Amino acid sequence: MNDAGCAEQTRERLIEAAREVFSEHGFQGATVREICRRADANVAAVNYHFGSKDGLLAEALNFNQLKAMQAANLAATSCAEQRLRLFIRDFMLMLLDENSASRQCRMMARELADPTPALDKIAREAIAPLHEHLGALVDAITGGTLDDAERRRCVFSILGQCTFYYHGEPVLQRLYPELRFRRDEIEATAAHIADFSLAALAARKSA
Amino acid sequence: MNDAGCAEQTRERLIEAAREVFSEHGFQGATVREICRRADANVAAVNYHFGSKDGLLAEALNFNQLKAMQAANLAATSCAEQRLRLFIRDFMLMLLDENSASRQCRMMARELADPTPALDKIAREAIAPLHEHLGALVDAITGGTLDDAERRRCVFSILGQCTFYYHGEPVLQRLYPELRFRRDEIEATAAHIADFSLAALAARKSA
DNA sequence: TTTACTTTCAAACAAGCGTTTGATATGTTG
DNA sequence: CAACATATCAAACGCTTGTTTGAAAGTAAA
Repeated sequence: MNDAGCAEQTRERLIEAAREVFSEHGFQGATVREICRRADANVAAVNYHFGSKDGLLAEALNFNQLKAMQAANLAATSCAEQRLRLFIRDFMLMLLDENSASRQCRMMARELADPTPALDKIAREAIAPLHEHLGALVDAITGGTLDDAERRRCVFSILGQCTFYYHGEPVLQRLYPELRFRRDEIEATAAHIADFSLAALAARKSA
Repeated sequence: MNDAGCAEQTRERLIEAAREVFSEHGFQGATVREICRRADANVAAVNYHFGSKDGLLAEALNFNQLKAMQAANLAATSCAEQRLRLFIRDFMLMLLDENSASRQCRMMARELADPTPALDKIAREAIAPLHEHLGALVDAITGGTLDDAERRRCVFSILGQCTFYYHGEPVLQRLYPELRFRRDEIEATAAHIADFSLAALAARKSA
C-alpha cells in the first residue's frame, strides 16, 4: 500500500475523472492533464496505471447502463408499442439528463462522428446490440413485413430523432435559448418521438 | 501584382483548400499546415491573408447552396407534401453525396456538436432559416394545427433523421460495411425519411 | 533608378500535447 | 535489518499546434 491514496483509489479516481472529461470534451478535446487535475493525481499517473490515454479510454468505457436498459426493456411485459415508448424515454434520459449517472454513456455519443481507437469496441459492444434491439421492436410493431433494408432505415429514423437532441445541443441552445432540457421537457420530447415513430410504423404495417 | 501566383489566387486557393480540410476533419482536427500544403502556399499565408485560422473559417463558410436549395423549394409549384420530399432529397444529397459541390455545407454539420468561434454565424445564417423553412412546410402539411413546441419537435424529427446518416457515418461503416452511400442509396434513404415523416405528420393532421 | 508597397518564404517562437524519466517515499517480504 | 516491489511526483522530452518574424523577390509609382 501507499499513503493517503490507498493504492487502487487513484486508479478509480482517474477513471471517474476521465468519464467526466471525455463526455464533456470528447476524446481529442480532453487532455490528460485536465483528467489528472480533476482526479488530484500526477500527470504521469495515467501512463503508469493505463499505459496511455487510449488505455484509459478503454477502461473508462462502460456499457452497463445501456445493457441494463435493454435487459429491463426485454423483461417488460407490455406490448411492443409500449416497450418502444419506454425505450425511447430511457434512452433520451440517458442522453440528456444531467442528473443521471449516464456520463459513461454520453462519452460514446461524443465519439460517434470522430473515430477514436475505441470506436470499434463501442460499435461492436454497444451500438450493434442497440440496433438489434430496436430492429426487433420494429419487427414486432410492423408484424415483420419489412425487409432488412427497410427495417434498418426505420431503426435509423428512430435513433436519428433521439441523437439529434444530443448532437445538436450547442446549436439548439443558440437558436432557442429558452429551451431547457429539464426532466419534464425530456419526457415530453421522448413522447413526441414515440408518437411520431409509431404513427410512421403503423402506416408501414397497413401498407 | 506578384509572381506566378497572381496575388488574389493564393487567397482563393486557401479558401478552397480550407473547405476541403475543414469538412474532412472539422475545425479542431484541421491544421493550418495541411490547408497550406493543399493550397501550395506557405504556412504564413493563412495569417497574412486572414489574420488567423478563425478568420479563414469565417471566410470559408458559404451558405449559398443551402440558400439556393430553399429558394428552389419555395419556387416549386408542387403541394407541400411533394415539396418536403424534394427538400429531404436535396438535403441528403448535400450531406452525403461525395460528388456534389457541397463541401462548404458539410463543414457546418461537422461543427454542430463542437462549438467553434463561427458557430453563432452558422446557427443564425444557415440553420435558423432551415428550421423556419421546414416549420412552414410542416404547418402546410398539418394544416396549421400544431402549436409552436409541437411544430418545432416535428422539424427536429425530420432533421434528426437526415443528419443521423452524416453524424453516424463512421459507426454505420463499421456495422454495415456493405452499406455504400452512392447516389441511388442516398435517394432511397431520402425517400424513406420522407415516407416516414409524412406518415407521422398525416397522423398529426387527423388527430 | 529610387522609393514604397505587396506578397512569399524559411525559420523560429511560444504554448500545448501525450509520454518518459529518475528520484523519492512507502509498504511488503526475505 | 536489508532487499524488493509499488506508487507518486517534479521535471523534462519530443512533437505538433497556431502564429510571428525578418529577409527576399516582385511590382508600381515618383
